[in-house]
Amino acid sequence: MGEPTIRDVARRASVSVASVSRALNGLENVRSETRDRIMAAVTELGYVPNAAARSLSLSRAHAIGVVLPDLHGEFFSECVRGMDREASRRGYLLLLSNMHDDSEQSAMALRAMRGRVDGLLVMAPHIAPASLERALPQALPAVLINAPGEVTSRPGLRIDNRAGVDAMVRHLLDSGYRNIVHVAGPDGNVDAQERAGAFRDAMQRLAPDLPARIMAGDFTEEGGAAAAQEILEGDAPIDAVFAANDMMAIGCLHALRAGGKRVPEDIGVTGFDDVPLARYLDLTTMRVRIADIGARAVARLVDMLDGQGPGDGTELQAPELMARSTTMPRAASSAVPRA
Amino acid sequence: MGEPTIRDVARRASVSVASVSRALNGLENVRSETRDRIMAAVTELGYVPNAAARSLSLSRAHAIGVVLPDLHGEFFSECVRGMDREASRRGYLLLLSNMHDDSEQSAMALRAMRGRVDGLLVMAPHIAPASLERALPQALPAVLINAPGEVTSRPGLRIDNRAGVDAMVRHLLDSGYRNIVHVAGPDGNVDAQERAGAFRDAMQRLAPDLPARIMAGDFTEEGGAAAAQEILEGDAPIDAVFAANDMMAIGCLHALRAGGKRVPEDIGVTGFDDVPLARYLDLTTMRVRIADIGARAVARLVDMLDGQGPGDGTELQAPELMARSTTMPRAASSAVPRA
DNA sequence: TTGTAGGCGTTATCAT
DNA sequence: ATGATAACGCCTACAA
Repeated sequence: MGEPTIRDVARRASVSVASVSRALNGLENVRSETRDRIMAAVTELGYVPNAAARSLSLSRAHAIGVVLPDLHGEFFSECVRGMDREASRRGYLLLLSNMHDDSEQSAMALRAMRGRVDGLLVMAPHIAPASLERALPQALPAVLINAPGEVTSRPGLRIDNRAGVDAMVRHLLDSGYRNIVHVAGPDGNVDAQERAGAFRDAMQRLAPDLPARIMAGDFTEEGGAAAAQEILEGDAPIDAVFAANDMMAIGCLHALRAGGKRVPEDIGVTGFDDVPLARYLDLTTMRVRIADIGARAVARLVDMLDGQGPGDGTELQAPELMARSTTMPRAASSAVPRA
Repeated sequence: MGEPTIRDVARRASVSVASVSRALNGLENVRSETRDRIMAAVTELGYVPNAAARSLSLSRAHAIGVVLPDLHGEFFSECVRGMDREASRRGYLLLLSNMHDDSEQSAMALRAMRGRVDGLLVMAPHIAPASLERALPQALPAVLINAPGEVTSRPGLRIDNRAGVDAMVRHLLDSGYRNIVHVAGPDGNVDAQERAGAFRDAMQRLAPDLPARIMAGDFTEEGGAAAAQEILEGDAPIDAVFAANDMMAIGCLHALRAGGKRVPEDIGVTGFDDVPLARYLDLTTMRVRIADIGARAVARLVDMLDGQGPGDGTELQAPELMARSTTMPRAASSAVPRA
């Protein structure tokens, strides 16, 4: 004899399984005396409904599948944390699965979710939209997180890199910096590309007369240090470095100081992301509330499942400027032209 | 019409559902010609087996429930990361759920997992063993992670705080420090208690003639700074601070340096955990491989589920000494008595 | 208000 | 090798 079933409860309470089901699901049409007998039987037997049977019958699992890439760092942990918060608030469970580079295995992972989840949250920054579209069961509602490109027909959630870069460029100009260089992230990365493109545009728009230099980088601390070295040895009169992420900014910061530069007086340094280390080092950067993105993704998905929200379109999450000590405090009266 | 079922496949391939099931599960007793027809039908229809129906029939879900506390920081993210790695390797899915302080809701969360998971991984550093034992469905195999006390009848996994503290005390003594103070963590925390107790014991055993001072702390950077302040203003000749975690060690480090002390010459500083910031600041500490604990927990649970491992007892995960620049390099010839 | 019975999609046990 | 069919545990018309 395994776990007690609804039948055992019915027998014990001398009622039919239908009544037990009704009582358990809080339907009104059960005499309160009957309900009491049933509840007593439930606790006596330690009965717990079987979720598999339930989802089979209802074709509703009250669970959300989360598909993440293989290498999950800070970003994914944070994101899942936000999802978890919102999901448990809404009474949903989270089912985790990671998407390997191997598209064969990815398909497997997605299959394994069929029947256990009502919808999907997909974090796939490096999967091509087309192959993603192909792998996703089209019957399953899904929200895409930080997916490259807008081409997909699914609702999505993204960091508003453009707005973030804009705010940072504005801050640098307002603080009096004039010769700004952007250290970009790796080519393959969507965020890196967006940030670099947005930098060029922002400079063009906010300070068309100033040069908008862009150097190559790789999102690593060493990459940032290398860029700094190049700046130190070069003859361009750089007075601010805007790195595409915090780790590069930190590498930069150290290398510049080691090279005898005063930060922020001689040269300003800024990053993007606001990782814990950035706050610790008092680095000026753009804070990205990743957990909020995760929470919002769950919220949108659940709304779709409940038939409430329209759910279409890509929603942008605006980063927030954290002006700290690696840039000069904003001058009271600025000569910078506003857009 | 919803998703295609096994019946649709059977119809399309002009065979019975039994044959389809057999073919899909790789049983041998299917003519290869029949199998081909079935597989063709499967791809044509885009059929994917329904996991709920499958678990109902097999009473096996191929999923593992992960129960975490509400406030999950670095520790939990890391742990889940390790679980995820091992689970996907073994063909299991991870079902996340968090255990609120409210024991009512916790019970609910556990109930919701009935039927969808084959076993449980429970991270509950602050739940009393007794109430934990009561909340867990006794029919469900479970592995406890960092649970307080050995009293439970469940197999468990813990950080070997005792071995870690031992190694650190040995390192400090070997490095020539003689007046060591331990800054403890908060009272409620199991790891904090173990570390403090182990410190007392280690000093008693390795250097019975030296004082084994313990100060109160709270695992925060500010707490560490406060302890440092007390040391700076006190008259005890402290030459080493062994904080119960890295954040306190870091707070200490800054406060001591701000107070004019040279580290490691005047005073040594060490932590516990090896958080990313510790490596960054070159802090001597004990590395705890949290992800490995998570992975190992999955491995043990799956072994239990497959009826392989005995699974009993609490397994300890030994931390690793990371000797860095906040302690003096170990003297070639040491006068410290070995145990 | 309560009970009977069919169905949800699979697997497994029988026959054939 | 293949096909019927009874579970698995639950929900829900439909009847009473």
